Amino acid sequence: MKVLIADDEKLIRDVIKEYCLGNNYEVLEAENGIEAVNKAKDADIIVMDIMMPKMDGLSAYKQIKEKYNTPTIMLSARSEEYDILAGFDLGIDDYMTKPFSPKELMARINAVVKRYKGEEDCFIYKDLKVDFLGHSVYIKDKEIELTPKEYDLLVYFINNKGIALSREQLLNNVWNYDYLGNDRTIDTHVKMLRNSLKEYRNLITTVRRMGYKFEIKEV
Amino acid sequence: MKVLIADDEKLIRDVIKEYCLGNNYEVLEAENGIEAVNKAKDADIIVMDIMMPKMDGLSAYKQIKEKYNTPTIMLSARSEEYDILAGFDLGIDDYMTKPFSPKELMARINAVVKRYKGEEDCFIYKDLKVDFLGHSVYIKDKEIELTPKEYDLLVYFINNKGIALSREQLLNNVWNYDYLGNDRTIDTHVKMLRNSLKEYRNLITTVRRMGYKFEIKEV
DNA sequence: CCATAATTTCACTAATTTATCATAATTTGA
DNA sequence: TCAAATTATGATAAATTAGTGAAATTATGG
Repeated sequence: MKVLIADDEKLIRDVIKEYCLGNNYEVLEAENGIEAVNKAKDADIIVMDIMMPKMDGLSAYKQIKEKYNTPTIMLSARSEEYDILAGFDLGIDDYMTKPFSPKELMARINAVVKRYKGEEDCFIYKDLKVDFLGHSVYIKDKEIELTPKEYDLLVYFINNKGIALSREQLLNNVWNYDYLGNDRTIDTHVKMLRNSLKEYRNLITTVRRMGYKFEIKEV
Repeated sequence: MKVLIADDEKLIRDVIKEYCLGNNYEVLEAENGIEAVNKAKDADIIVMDIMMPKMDGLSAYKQIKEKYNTPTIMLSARSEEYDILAGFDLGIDDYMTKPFSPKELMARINAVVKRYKGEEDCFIYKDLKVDFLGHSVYIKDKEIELTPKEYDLLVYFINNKGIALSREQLLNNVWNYDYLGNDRTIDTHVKMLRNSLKEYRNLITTVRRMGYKFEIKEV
């Protein structure tokens, strides 16, 4: 999980950064709105001050929202309440007034992240439905029985759709990361998963000399 | 469902209103305590600021509570903590300090509404009936004797139907949080619960490598 | 304090899942 | 087109996991 911290004051950035790193978030930084917009696409969540040079936070937020819909927590000085409220109309997830307690900010970041992660209860593509809560997979409303590994593999593919995944990457992430497996093992599991996915088997494409990719092909 | 929004600041009302409308609530507005009391009888739930002119929120709340017992969420500035605590004694359902996140407010409104909307006293599926008030379970109107753990487990399953529950989750929630149990313990209890549920035993499905799931299968 | 019920543990079995390997099929590029 | 490289597949052995009965332990009510 990557947090983009956008604030013109280095001190503030450093404090938040410290806490974020302590909570196992990766950190990106921006010191103005333009930088924030540029870095937003790599972020999973954004913490952004409203008052920034070059481009203010709300304008930056609007642009980011349109492009990436990244969840965002805004920071503001107490006096800027009007801005805050205007911001909420746009769909800001939360905000805090400065000075704030970094602990509370972390709590809110965690809450927002959780909310966003939890919102995606399932993945749906045409007749294929993967219910992450129920750990079940359906095709045309009929449940498909997957083995645990098949399911884990499918979920990993879905969470990384469009990305070519090397066998090593798959082994590290779907298997225990210190697992020393054979490359053919993955082939076998991909085979089984494809068979289970039936008519959706070609959502998983082979990337020769590399690995596999889960891809939704626009028709 | 109608929400009465009582706050003297139009801006705040507008923001909340926006969100409520987006969540399919109808909206009534009041800008002071007296107005709030007058409009309360048409409201299903009230969101009210403590600090308001003419009549403050807590006084308004007391009057409304006596007459209509409408569920209420109070808003307050951070500094008014004492008021908040006094308010809870009166039976307030929830409160939020300003500045607050409208999304969170919506979540709380939804929660309160759900709680009031005739909390489900029992769970019924075909001939299976679980009476939460009486802590009893029936199949075809004949009472089934469950041990306390079996009952707790069943209730937890029902409250999380459709969700795959890990053994750890079950241990943490059905047993004491710090209970360090054996995986076979859960299996054994599931076994006993299944036996007790007789023809409904397969409402509990095994989620391999993970745990169990209570699921109503559409036929 | 005892008798009974409830809960937990444990060892074993049954069932399922996973890994490996040999071989077939496919792709690539010279 | 063919050889080399790579991936797909099927069969099977190995490993893992859940189900179960019985024994041991713990709680409960009289």
